[in-house]
Amino acid sequence: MSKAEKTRQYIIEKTAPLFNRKGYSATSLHDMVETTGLTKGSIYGNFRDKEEVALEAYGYNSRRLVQQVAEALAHADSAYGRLVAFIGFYRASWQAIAESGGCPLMNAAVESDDLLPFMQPHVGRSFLLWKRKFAEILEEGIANGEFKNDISPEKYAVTFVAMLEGGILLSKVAGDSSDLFTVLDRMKDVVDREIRK
Amino acid sequence: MSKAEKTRQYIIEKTAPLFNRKGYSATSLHDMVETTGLTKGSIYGNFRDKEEVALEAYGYNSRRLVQQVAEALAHADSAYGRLVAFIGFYRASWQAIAESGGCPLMNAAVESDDLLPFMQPHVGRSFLLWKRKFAEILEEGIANGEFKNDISPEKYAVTFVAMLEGGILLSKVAGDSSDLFTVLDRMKDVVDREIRK
DNA sequence: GAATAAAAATACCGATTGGTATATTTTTGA
DNA sequence: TCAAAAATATACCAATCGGTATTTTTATTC
Repeated sequence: MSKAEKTRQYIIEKTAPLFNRKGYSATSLHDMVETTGLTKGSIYGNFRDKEEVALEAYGYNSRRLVQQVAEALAHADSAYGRLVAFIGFYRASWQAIAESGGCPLMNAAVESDDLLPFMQPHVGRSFLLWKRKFAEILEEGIANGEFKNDISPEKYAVTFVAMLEGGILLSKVAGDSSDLFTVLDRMKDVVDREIRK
Repeated sequence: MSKAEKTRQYIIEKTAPLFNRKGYSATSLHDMVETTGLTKGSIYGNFRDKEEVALEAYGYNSRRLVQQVAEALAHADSAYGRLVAFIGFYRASWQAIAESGGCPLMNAAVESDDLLPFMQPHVGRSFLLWKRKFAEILEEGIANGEFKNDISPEKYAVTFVAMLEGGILLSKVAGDSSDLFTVLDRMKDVVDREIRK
Protein backbone atom coordinates (compact mmCIF):
# COMPACT_ATOMS: atom_id res chain seq x y z
CA MET A 1 0.00 0.00 0.00
CA SER A 2 1.55 3.28 -1.16
CA LYS A 3 1.74 6.34 1.03
CA ALA A 4 -1.12 7.95 -0.84
CA GLU A 5 -3.34 4.90 -0.44
CA LYS A 6 -2.56 4.82 3.27
CA THR A 7 -3.44 8.47 3.89
CA ARG A 8 -6.52 8.12 1.72
CA GLN A 9 -7.69 5.29 3.95
CA TYR A 10 -6.66 7.27 7.03
CA ILE A 11 -8.75 10.25 5.95
CA ILE A 12 -11.78 8.04 5.32
CA GLU A 13 -11.52 6.29 8.68
CA LYS A 14 -11.00 9.51 10.62
CA THR A 15 -13.75 11.51 8.93
CA ALA A 16 -16.36 8.72 8.71
CA PRO A 17 -17.59 9.06 12.31
CA LEU A 18 -17.67 12.83 11.88
CA PHE A 19 -19.81 12.62 8.76
CA ASN A 20 -22.22 10.29 10.53
CA ARG A 21 -22.52 12.53 13.55
CA LYS A 22 -22.66 15.98 11.95
CA GLY A 23 -24.12 15.02 8.61
CA TYR A 24 -22.43 14.94 5.24
CA SER A 25 -23.14 18.52 4.14
CA ALA A 26 -22.72 20.10 7.55
CA THR A 27 -19.25 18.62 7.99
CA SER A 28 -16.85 21.27 6.74
CA LEU A 29 -13.37 21.01 5.31
CA HIS A 30 -12.21 22.70 8.50
CA ASP A 31 -13.76 19.86 10.54
CA MET A 32 -11.99 17.35 8.34
CA VAL A 33 -8.66 19.16 8.67
CA GLU A 34 -9.10 19.28 12.43
CA THR A 35 -9.89 15.60 12.99
CA THR A 36 -7.27 14.27 10.58
CA GLY A 37 -4.51 16.64 11.60
CA LEU A 38 -3.77 17.07 7.90
CA THR A 39 -4.17 20.13 5.71
CA LYS A 40 -6.59 20.96 2.92
CA GLY A 41 -3.82 20.51 0.40
CA SER A 42 -3.21 16.98 1.56
CA ILE A 43 -6.89 16.08 1.50
CA TYR A 44 -7.38 17.50 -1.96
CA GLY A 45 -4.27 15.71 -3.11
CA ASN A 46 -6.00 12.43 -2.34
CA PHE A 47 -9.62 13.23 -3.19
CA ARG A 48 -11.25 15.09 -6.04
CA ASP A 49 -13.61 17.01 -3.77
CA LYS A 50 -15.61 16.84 -0.54
CA GLU A 51 -18.31 14.74 -2.20
CA GLU A 52 -15.82 11.97 -2.89
CA VAL A 53 -14.69 11.88 0.74
CA ALA A 54 -18.31 11.88 1.92
CA LEU A 55 -19.20 9.05 -0.40
CA GLU A 56 -16.22 6.94 0.68
CA ALA A 57 -16.99 7.71 4.31
CA TYR A 58 -20.56 6.57 3.85
CA GLY A 59 -19.30 3.38 2.23
CA TYR A 60 -16.97 2.84 5.16
CA ASN A 61 -19.73 3.45 7.71
CA SER A 62 -22.25 1.16 6.07
CA ARG A 63 -19.70 -1.58 5.37
CA ARG A 64 -18.57 -1.46 8.99
CA LEU A 65 -22.11 -1.99 10.21
CA VAL A 66 -22.67 -4.92 7.85
CA GLN A 67 -19.38 -6.42 8.97
CA GLN A 68 -20.23 -6.09 12.66
CA VAL A 69 -23.56 -7.81 12.09
CA ALA A 70 -21.85 -10.56 10.08
CA GLU A 71 -19.50 -11.19 13.02
CA ALA A 72 -22.47 -11.38 15.39
CA LEU A 73 -24.13 -13.97 13.15
CA ALA A 74 -21.00 -16.02 12.53
CA HIS A 75 -21.31 -18.20 15.61
CA ALA A 76 -24.99 -19.05 15.15
CA ASP A 77 -25.49 -22.50 13.63
CA SER A 78 -29.13 -22.22 12.57
CA ALA A 79 -31.43 -19.76 10.82
CA TYR A 80 -33.27 -19.25 14.10
CA GLY A 81 -29.96 -18.66 15.84
CA ARG A 82 -29.04 -16.05 13.26
CA LEU A 83 -32.33 -14.19 13.70
CA VAL A 84 -31.85 -14.18 17.46
CA ALA A 85 -28.26 -13.03 17.01
CA PHE A 86 -29.41 -10.23 14.72
CA ILE A 87 -31.79 -9.00 17.41
CA GLY A 88 -29.16 -9.50 20.06
CA PHE A 89 -26.65 -7.47 18.11
CA TYR A 90 -28.84 -4.38 18.24
CA ARG A 91 -29.57 -4.96 21.91
CA ALA A 92 -25.86 -5.09 22.61
CA SER A 93 -24.72 -2.21 20.46
CA TRP A 94 -27.51 0.34 20.55
CA GLN A 95 -25.52 2.59 22.85
CA ALA A 96 -22.49 2.53 20.57
CA ILE A 97 -24.72 3.30 17.59
CA ALA A 98 -26.43 6.16 19.41
CA GLU A 99 -23.11 7.63 20.50
CA SER A 100 -21.71 7.45 16.99
CA GLY A 101 -24.64 9.52 15.75
CA GLY A 102 -27.22 6.87 14.90
CA CYS A 103 -27.71 4.39 12.10
CA PRO A 104 -25.53 5.41 9.14
CA LEU A 105 -28.11 4.16 6.65
CA MET A 106 -30.92 6.22 8.18
CA ASN A 107 -28.76 9.33 8.53
CA ALA A 108 -27.63 9.22 4.93
CA ALA A 109 -31.14 8.39 3.73
CA VAL A 110 -32.72 11.38 5.45
CA GLU A 111 -30.01 13.74 4.29
CA SER A 112 -29.60 12.42 0.78
CA ASP A 113 -33.10 12.93 -0.60
CA ASP A 114 -32.61 16.57 -1.56
CA LEU A 115 -29.17 17.49 -0.31
CA LEU A 116 -26.91 14.68 -1.50
CA PRO A 117 -28.42 13.31 -4.70
CA PHE A 118 -25.12 11.66 -5.60
CA MET A 119 -25.43 9.54 -2.47
CA GLN A 120 -29.01 8.38 -2.91
CA PRO A 121 -28.40 5.32 -5.13
CA HIS A 122 -25.74 4.09 -2.71
CA VAL A 123 -28.13 4.40 0.24
CA GLY A 124 -30.85 2.68 -1.74
CA ARG A 125 -28.51 -0.24 -2.43
CA SER A 126 -27.58 -0.47 1.25
CA PHE A 127 -31.21 -0.83 2.29
CA LEU A 128 -31.83 -3.43 -0.39
CA LEU A 129 -28.89 -5.47 0.91
CA TRP A 130 -30.17 -5.03 4.45
CA LYS A 131 -33.58 -6.41 3.57
CA ARG A 132 -31.97 -9.20 1.53
CA LYS A 133 -29.89 -10.26 4.53
CA PHE A 134 -33.05 -10.76 6.60
CA ALA A 135 -34.91 -12.44 3.75
CA GLU A 136 -32.04 -14.87 3.12
CA ILE A 137 -32.07 -16.07 6.71
CA LEU A 138 -35.82 -16.56 6.53
CA GLU A 139 -35.56 -18.42 3.22
CA GLU A 140 -32.83 -20.60 4.62
CA GLY A 141 -34.97 -21.45 7.64
CA ILE A 142 -37.90 -22.36 5.44
CA ALA A 143 -35.71 -24.51 3.20
CA ASN A 144 -34.22 -26.52 6.06
CA GLY A 145 -37.53 -26.92 7.89
CA GLU A 146 -36.83 -24.60 10.83
CA PHE A 147 -39.49 -22.09 9.80
CA LYS A 148 -43.06 -22.36 8.61
CA ASN A 149 -43.25 -22.52 4.84
CA ASP A 150 -46.28 -20.29 4.37
CA ILE A 151 -44.59 -17.07 5.48
CA SER A 152 -43.34 -14.37 3.12
CA PRO A 153 -39.61 -13.78 3.71
CA GLU A 154 -39.69 -10.47 1.82
CA LYS A 155 -42.58 -9.06 3.85
CA TYR A 156 -41.11 -10.10 7.18
CA ALA A 157 -37.76 -8.68 6.09
CA VAL A 158 -39.33 -5.31 5.28
CA THR A 159 -41.25 -5.27 8.55
CA PHE A 160 -38.18 -6.15 10.59
CA VAL A 161 -35.98 -3.53 8.97
CA ALA A 162 -38.72 -0.93 9.45
CA MET A 163 -39.10 -1.89 13.11
CA LEU A 164 -35.35 -1.76 13.66
CA GLU A 165 -34.89 1.63 12.04
CA GLY A 166 -37.94 3.04 13.78
CA GLY A 167 -36.82 1.65 17.12
CA ILE A 168 -33.35 3.13 16.74
CA LEU A 169 -34.88 6.49 15.88
CA LEU A 170 -37.19 6.48 18.90
CA SER A 171 -34.43 5.48 21.28
CA LYS A 172 -32.02 8.04 19.92
CA VAL A 173 -34.57 10.82 20.29
CA ALA A 174 -35.51 9.73 23.80
CA GLY A 175 -31.87 9.13 24.74
CA ASP A 176 -33.06 5.88 26.26
CA SER A 177 -32.82 2.26 25.18
CA SER A 178 -36.33 1.24 26.23
CA ASP A 179 -38.19 1.95 22.98
CA LEU A 180 -35.69 0.02 20.87
CA PHE A 181 -35.76 -2.81 23.41
CA THR A 182 -39.55 -2.90 23.26
CA VAL A 183 -39.31 -3.30 19.49
CA LEU A 184 -36.58 -5.95 19.76
CA ASP A 185 -38.69 -7.91 22.28
CA ARG A 186 -41.58 -7.73 19.87
CA MET A 187 -39.40 -8.99 17.02
CA LYS A 188 -38.27 -11.94 19.11
CA ASP A 189 -41.92 -12.70 19.91
CA VAL A 190 -42.89 -12.62 16.25
CA VAL A 191 -40.03 -14.96 15.39
CA ASP A 192 -41.07 -17.44 18.08
CA ARG A 193 -44.82 -17.28 17.52
CA GLU A 194 -45.21 -16.73 13.79
CA ILE A 195 -42.03 -17.82 12.06
CA ARG A 196 -40.49 -20.70 13.96
CA LYS A 197 -42.13 -24.07 13.53
CA MET B 1 -53.75 40.37 13.67
CA SER B 2 -51.20 43.14 13.11
CA LYS B 3 -49.13 43.44 9.94
CA ALA B 4 -46.07 42.08 11.71
CA GLU B 5 -47.95 39.07 13.03
CA LYS B 6 -49.27 38.39 9.54
CA THR B 7 -45.87 38.48 7.86
CA ARG B 8 -44.40 36.45 10.69
CA GLN B 9 -46.97 33.76 10.02
CA TYR B 10 -46.42 34.15 6.27
CA ILE B 11 -42.68 33.57 6.65
CA ILE B 12 -43.26 30.48 8.78
CA GLU B 13 -45.74 28.96 6.33
CA LYS B 14 -43.61 29.67 3.29
CA THR B 15 -40.32 28.44 4.74
CA ALA B 16 -41.68 25.40 6.61
CA PRO B 17 -41.79 23.10 3.53
CA LEU B 18 -38.32 24.30 2.56
CA PHE B 19 -36.87 23.49 5.99
CA ASN B 20 -38.41 20.02 5.86
CA ARG B 21 -37.06 19.31 2.39
CA LYS B 22 -33.57 20.79 2.59
CA GLY B 23 -33.00 20.46 6.30
CA TYR B 24 -32.89 23.14 8.94
CA SER B 25 -29.19 23.97 8.78
CA ALA B 26 -28.83 23.58 5.02
CA THR B 27 -31.62 26.05 4.32
CA SER B 28 -29.93 29.42 3.88
CA LEU B 29 -31.19 32.93 4.40
CA HIS B 30 -30.98 33.28 0.65
CA ASP B 31 -33.36 30.34 0.24
CA MET B 32 -35.73 31.96 2.70
CA VAL B 33 -35.56 35.32 0.92
CA GLU B 34 -36.23 33.60 -2.39
CA THR B 35 -39.29 31.60 -1.34
CA THR B 36 -40.90 34.38 0.67
CA GLY B 37 -40.18 37.18 -1.80
CA LEU B 38 -39.18 39.29 1.19
CA THR B 39 -35.77 40.65 2.14
CA LYS B 40 -33.37 39.75 4.91
CA GLY B 41 -34.23 42.97 6.68
CA SER B 42 -37.88 42.04 6.78
CA ILE B 43 -37.17 38.53 8.05
CA TYR B 44 -34.84 39.79 10.75
CA GLY B 45 -37.36 42.42 11.69
CA ASN B 46 -39.77 39.64 12.61
CA PHE B 47 -37.39 36.99 13.98
CA ARG B 48 -34.39 37.14 16.25
CA ASP B 49 -32.32 34.78 14.07
CA LYS B 50 -32.49 31.80 11.74
CA GLU B 51 -32.85 29.41 14.66
CA GLU B 52 -36.09 31.04 15.67
CA VAL B 53 -37.56 30.69 12.17
CA ALA B 54 -36.40 27.07 12.00
CA LEU B 55 -37.97 26.29 15.36
CA GLU B 56 -41.28 27.91 14.42
CA ALA B 57 -41.21 26.12 11.06
CA TYR B 58 -40.67 22.80 12.78
CA GLY B 59 -43.59 23.56 15.10
CA TYR B 60 -45.73 24.40 12.08
CA ASN B 61 -44.72 21.21 10.25
CA SER B 62 -45.32 18.90 13.19
CA ARG B 63 -48.58 20.58 14.19
CA ARG B 64 -49.84 20.32 10.63
CA LEU B 65 -49.19 16.59 10.59
CA VAL B 66 -50.96 16.09 13.92
CA GLN B 67 -53.89 18.13 12.65
CA GLN B 68 -54.17 16.13 9.43
CA VAL B 69 -54.21 12.90 11.39
CA ALA B 70 -56.82 14.33 13.77
CA GLU B 71 -59.03 15.15 10.80
CA ALA B 72 -58.62 11.61 9.46
CA LEU B 73 -59.66 10.20 12.83
CA ALA B 74 -62.57 12.58 13.36
CA HIS B 75 -65.13 10.54 11.46
CA ALA B 76 -64.32 7.21 13.10
CA ASP B 77 -66.76 6.29 15.83
CA SER B 78 -64.83 3.54 17.59
CA ALA B 79 -61.31 2.86 18.84
CA TYR B 80 -60.95 0.20 16.15
CA GLY B 81 -62.17 2.68 13.55
CA ARG B 82 -59.59 5.21 14.70
CA LEU B 83 -56.76 2.67 14.44
CA VAL B 84 -57.87 1.74 10.95
CA ALA B 85 -58.18 5.42 10.03
CA PHE B 86 -54.68 6.07 11.35
CA ILE B 87 -53.32 3.34 9.10
CA GLY B 88 -55.47 4.56 6.23
CA PHE B 89 -54.19 8.09 6.62
CA TYR B 90 -50.62 7.02 5.91
CA ARG B 91 -51.74 4.88 3.02
CA ALA B 92 -53.52 7.86 1.50
CA SER B 93 -50.89 10.50 2.12
CA TRP B 94 -47.55 8.76 1.80
CA GLN B 95 -46.94 10.35 -1.57
CA ALA B 96 -47.63 13.83 -0.26
CA ILE B 97 -45.33 13.17 2.68
CA ALA B 98 -42.58 11.84 0.42
CA GLU B 99 -42.87 14.82 -1.91
CA SER B 100 -42.72 17.28 0.96
CA GLY B 101 -39.41 15.76 2.04
CA GLY B 102 -40.51 13.01 4.41
CA CYS B 103 -41.82 12.83 7.94
CA PRO B 104 -41.03 16.14 9.68
CA LEU B 105 -40.49 14.40 13.01
CA MET B 106 -37.95 11.98 11.58
CA ASN B 107 -36.15 14.67 9.61
CA ALA B 108 -35.81 16.96 12.59
CA ALA B 109 -34.84 14.04 14.84
CA VAL B 110 -32.00 12.91 12.60
CA GLU B 111 -30.70 16.42 12.10
CA SER B 112 -31.16 17.68 15.64
CA ASP B 113 -28.95 15.25 17.56
CA ASP B 114 -25.71 17.09 16.97
CA LEU B 115 -26.58 19.95 14.67
CA LEU B 116 -29.65 21.54 16.20
CA PRO B 117 -29.46 20.96 19.95
CA PHE B 118 -32.01 23.71 20.52
CA MET B 119 -34.55 21.66 18.58
CA GLN B 120 -34.03 18.31 20.29
CA PRO B 121 -36.42 18.77 23.23
CA HIS B 122 -39.17 19.87 20.85
CA VAL B 123 -38.69 16.78 18.70
CA GLY B 124 -38.61 14.59 21.78
CA ARG B 125 -41.95 16.03 22.88
CA SER B 126 -43.45 15.45 19.42
CA PHE B 127 -42.59 11.76 19.54
CA LEU B 128 -43.95 11.42 23.04
CA LEU B 129 -47.25 12.93 21.89
CA TRP B 130 -47.22 10.67 18.85
CA LYS B 131 -46.86 7.56 21.01
CA ARG B 132 -49.46 8.88 23.47
CA LYS B 133 -51.97 9.31 20.63
CA PHE B 134 -51.69 5.63 19.75
CA ALA B 135 -51.70 4.53 23.37
CA GLU B 136 -54.84 6.56 24.12
CA ILE B 137 -56.78 4.89 21.33
CA LEU B 138 -55.68 1.49 22.59
CA GLU B 139 -56.59 2.38 26.20
CA GLU B 140 -59.96 3.63 25.05
CA GLY B 141 -60.60 0.39 23.17
CA ILE B 142 -59.68 -1.66 26.21
CA ALA B 143 -61.91 0.45 28.47
CA ASN B 144 -64.99 0.12 26.26
CA GLY B 145 -64.49 -3.56 25.58
CA GLU B 146 -63.46 -3.34 21.94
CA PHE B 147 -59.92 -4.56 22.60
CA LYS B 148 -58.43 -7.37 24.67
CA ASN B 149 -57.56 -6.21 28.15
CA ASP B 150 -54.27 -8.04 28.53
CA ILE B 151 -52.38 -6.02 25.93
CA SER B 152 -49.91 -3.24 26.75
CA PRO B 153 -51.04 0.00 25.07
CA GLU B 154 -47.61 1.59 25.57
CA LYS B 155 -45.72 -1.28 23.96
CA TYR B 156 -48.05 -1.51 20.98
CA ALA B 157 -47.86 2.26 20.60
CA VAL B 158 -44.06 2.18 20.49
CA THR B 159 -44.07 -0.70 18.02
CA PHE B 160 -46.57 1.01 15.74
CA VAL B 161 -44.73 4.33 15.69
CA ALA B 162 -41.46 2.50 14.99
CA MET B 163 -43.06 0.55 12.15
CA LEU B 164 -44.58 3.70 10.68
CA GLU B 165 -41.36 5.70 10.77
CA GLY B 166 -39.34 2.79 9.47
CA GLY B 167 -41.84 2.15 6.71
CA ILE B 168 -41.81 5.79 5.65
CA LEU B 169 -38.03 5.74 5.57
CA LEU B 170 -37.87 2.60 3.43
CA SER B 171 -40.45 3.88 0.98
CA LYS B 172 -38.80 7.26 0.66
CA VAL B 173 -35.42 5.70 -0.04
CA ALA B 174 -36.88 3.27 -2.57
CA GLY B 175 -39.09 5.97 -4.09
CA ASP B 176 -41.87 3.41 -3.98
CA SER B 177 -44.89 2.94 -1.73
CA SER B 178 -44.66 -0.83 -1.44
CA ASP B 179 -42.48 -1.09 1.68
CA LEU B 180 -44.66 1.32 3.63
CA PHE B 181 -47.77 -0.51 2.41
CA THR B 182 -46.29 -3.84 3.53
CA VAL B 183 -45.81 -2.37 6.98
CA LEU B 184 -49.30 -0.85 7.03
CA ASP B 185 -50.81 -4.20 6.01
CA ARG B 186 -48.91 -5.82 8.81
CA MET B 187 -50.18 -3.23 11.31
CA LYS B 188 -53.76 -3.88 10.23
CA ASP B 189 -53.17 -7.61 10.68
CA VAL B 190 -51.80 -7.10 14.18
CA VAL B 191 -54.80 -4.97 15.10
CA ASP B 192 -57.22 -7.60 13.84
CA ARG B 193 -55.46 -10.66 15.23
CA GLU B 194 -53.89 -9.48 18.47
CA ILE B 195 -55.69 -6.37 19.63
CA ARG B 196 -59.33 -6.56 18.60
CA LYS B 197 -61.52 -8.84 20.65
C1' DG C 1 23.15 9.38 -1.39
C1' DA C 2 21.60 12.12 -5.12
C1' DA C 3 17.90 12.82 -8.51
C1' DT C 4 13.30 12.49 -9.25
C1' DA C 5 8.71 11.88 -8.27
C1' DA C 6 5.09 12.12 -5.15
C1' DA C 7 2.74 13.97 -1.31
C1' DA C 8 1.71 17.45 1.86
C1' DA C 9 1.73 22.33 3.50
C1' DT C 10 1.10 27.23 2.60
C1' DA C 11 -1.17 30.94 0.96
C1' DC C 12 -4.51 32.41 -1.44
C1' DC C 13 -9.31 32.87 -4.25
C1' DG C 14 -14.22 34.18 -5.10
C1' DA C 15 -18.67 32.96 -3.36
C1' DT C 16 -21.72 32.37 0.27
C1' DT C 17 -22.80 32.25 5.02
C1' DG C 18 -25.60 34.53 9.02
C1' DG C 19 -26.24 38.95 10.69
C1' DT C 20 -26.66 44.29 11.29
C1' DA C 21 -26.87 49.46 10.84
C1' DT C 22 -29.26 52.55 8.34
C1' DA C 23 -32.43 54.36 5.05
C1' DT C 24 -36.99 54.09 3.11
C1' DT C 25 -41.56 52.86 2.84
C1' DT C 26 -45.92 51.60 4.75
C1' DT C 27 -49.31 51.14 8.64
C1' DT C 28 -51.63 52.95 12.17
C1' DG C 29 -53.95 55.98 15.44
C1' DA C 30 -55.22 60.74 16.59
C1' DT D 1 -54.79 63.84 6.77
C1' DC D 2 -50.86 63.96 8.95
C1' DA D 3 -47.26 62.63 12.28
C1' DA D 4 -45.33 58.93 14.86
C1' DA D 5 -44.36 54.36 14.81
C1' DA D 6 -43.78 50.26 12.85
C1' DA D 7 -42.34 47.41 9.15
C1' DT D 8 -39.61 46.59 5.23
C1' DA D 9 -35.71 47.34 2.01
C1' DT D 10 -30.89 48.56 1.05
C1' DA D 11 -26.26 48.25 1.64
C1' DC D 12 -22.95 46.56 4.00
C1' DC D 13 -19.96 43.45 7.46
C1' DA D 14 -16.70 39.80 9.09
C1' DA D 15 -16.41 34.91 9.01
C1' DT D 16 -16.60 30.74 6.79
C1' DC D 17 -17.45 28.00 2.84
C1' DG D 18 -15.30 24.70 -0.84
C1' DG D 19 -11.55 24.77 -3.79
C1' DT D 20 -6.81 25.70 -6.16
C1' DA D 21 -2.05 27.23 -7.59
C1' DT D 22 2.31 27.08 -5.76
C1' DT D 23 5.90 25.98 -2.69
C1' DT D 24 8.01 22.93 0.51
C1' DT D 25 8.73 18.60 2.36
C1' DT D 26 8.90 13.68 2.18
C1' DA D 27 9.20 9.07 -0.31
C1' DT D 28 10.96 6.46 -3.70
C1' DT D 29 14.20 4.69 -7.02
C1' DC D 30 18.47 4.29 -9.26
